Amino acid sequence: MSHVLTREFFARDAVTLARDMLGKKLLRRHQGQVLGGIIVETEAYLGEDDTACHASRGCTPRTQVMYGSAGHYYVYLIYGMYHMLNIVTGEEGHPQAVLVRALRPVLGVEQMVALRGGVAEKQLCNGPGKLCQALAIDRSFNGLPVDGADLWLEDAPPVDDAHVSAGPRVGIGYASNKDQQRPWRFILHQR
DNA sequence: CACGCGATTTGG
DNA sequence: CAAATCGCGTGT
Repeated sequence: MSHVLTREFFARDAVTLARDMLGKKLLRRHQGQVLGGIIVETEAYLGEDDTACHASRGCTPRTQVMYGSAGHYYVYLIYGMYHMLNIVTGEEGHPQAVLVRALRPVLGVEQMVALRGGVAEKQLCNGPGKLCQALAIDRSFNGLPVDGADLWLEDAPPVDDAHVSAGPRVGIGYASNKDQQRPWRFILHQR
């Protein structure tokens, strides 16, 4: 029987957490149904010194949530049409977050397919914008705690290193060369 | 207050 | 390879 991950779980370094979140379940209650799946891809964004992190420009209305306490969602809109789901990590005042980039669909697949406009299951949650669409996640979740009633995470056994790979983060061409190369993207292969 | 662009996805 | 589409950060 898996239990709900509490806010304290996220009060750690974002890189460690991005690795440890692989294999955990992200679940969403939507219109009386539970949707969600297993987290298979994440990225860590680590504070004001990380030029890829939104907080590298300081505390602004958008990044304010990241400066708060761990275990809260940071959700923002990008390209005018896609939402990105992050979880604030680390100590209060140290802006960090883990971006959830992909899920293996497990629960409420039929409903998620409908929310995604009928795409194939393989394309259902294999991207940060896609999974938000599949789980009906928008900015209304920004700032809410991770142990909420409508969107939460559940624990699962740690995944083995043999099934995990790390590499550079995607879509951050505006960051410094050094930060672009940091291996802070984590992928869980197979089961 | 105007301007430029992005932690993406999709279709051509 | 380029469009879609808008909130936010930056500079005037």
